[in-house]
Amino acid sequence: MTQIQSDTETKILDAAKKIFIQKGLEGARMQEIADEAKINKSLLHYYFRSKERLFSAVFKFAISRFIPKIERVFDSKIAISAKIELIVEQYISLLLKNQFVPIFILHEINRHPDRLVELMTSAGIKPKLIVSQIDEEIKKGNLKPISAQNLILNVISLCVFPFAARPLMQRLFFENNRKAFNDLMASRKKEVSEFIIRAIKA
Amino acid sequence: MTQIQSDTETKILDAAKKIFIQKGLEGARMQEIADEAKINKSLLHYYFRSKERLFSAVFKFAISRFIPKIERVFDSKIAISAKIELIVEQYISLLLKNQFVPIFILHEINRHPDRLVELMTSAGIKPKLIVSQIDEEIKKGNLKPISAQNLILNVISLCVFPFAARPLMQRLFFENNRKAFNDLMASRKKEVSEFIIRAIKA
DNA sequence: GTCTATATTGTGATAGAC
DNA sequence: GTCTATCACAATATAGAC
Repeated sequence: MTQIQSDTETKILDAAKKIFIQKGLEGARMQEIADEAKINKSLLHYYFRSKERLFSAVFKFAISRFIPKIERVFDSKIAISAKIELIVEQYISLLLKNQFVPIFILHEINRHPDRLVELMTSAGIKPKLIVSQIDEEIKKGNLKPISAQNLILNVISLCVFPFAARPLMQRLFFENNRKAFNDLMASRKKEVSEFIIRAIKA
Repeated sequence: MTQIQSDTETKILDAAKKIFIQKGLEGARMQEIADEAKINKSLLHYYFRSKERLFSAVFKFAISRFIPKIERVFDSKIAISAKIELIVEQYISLLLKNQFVPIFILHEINRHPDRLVELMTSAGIKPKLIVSQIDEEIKKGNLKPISAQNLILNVISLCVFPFAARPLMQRLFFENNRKAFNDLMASRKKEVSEFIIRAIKA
């Protein structure tokens, strides 16, 4: 049984993900992460040197998992409406399993926007490809004229925002019943695609 | 010239709004707020007793300014499409002037959802009124069948999310040019209304 | 009401035994 | 590699003079 990472390192990373993603960089305590990993506090420094570096590992993990998703779908050759359907379905499914990640990323990119620069260039994201693809479809008359940036923003907004605002929405609509909220999110996979398609089809 | 609040108290509150809204409860430093207000650190405690209480004042201000906006429009008697147009226009205008507030509120309601309970009940928000109003319009055949919760979520998502994700979007689309991003947001007032109307009109 | 000085606690980080 | 003990400093909060 070869092990790529030491068991302890994995335990630390898992614990750090849980705590940092829920509480943010400043809100998290090293002691809390150690407790969650059921190891000693000083081991955190042995493996990751500093809080900053441990956080950085968690942030990279979260970003890598959520940002590139859209690119891959847009590289395929299917029709634009099918692409949107796919993106919405995949994204909401992913979010249902990682409910705290959106607000974590949003908060951290607002606090430390500089962290994004290196990550995005190294990830090789090229939004201009998507933009030109949408413009193409409009020219062909398959889509209502809409700025590509607005359309992309709309798709992401409709998928991500409800999870970022979950505590509020869950209370507004469902007396804080989590299952009811999740059911609504599941129903959104279909509803959001249809909503968007109706809005953009020529 | 009668003064409702002492000049110092106002200065502190203004400084606290600026710092807390940008950095969050844990990210903000009392010293920083004092510097911003150009007063001594201990005066913060003299006027507000603790960091927690000072933060609470800022949070209440932010919530009261952003949450009730929707209610008032829905109380009026105009057609649903006009209502949506009004809400979108007002909300995006408000957000353009308060760009840091969305992520501040979203982060804090995730960190401390309990803070919301008292605030929402005291604000007297009744989402069920809006829900029944939308259901009514669907029954009359003016709207495509859509769950009212999903429609409300869509409207709020399309308005608020871009501001919460501003650092990312500004870099993705505009090489970090703030004015270009703000111009896109201004254009969204019209584009988002039209997008929604096309998606829901029967 | 406003300041300086200080108390008190919390927290990231390190030293050193095993 | 893992632990205990401890350091160093940052940050909230308070005491007390003016």
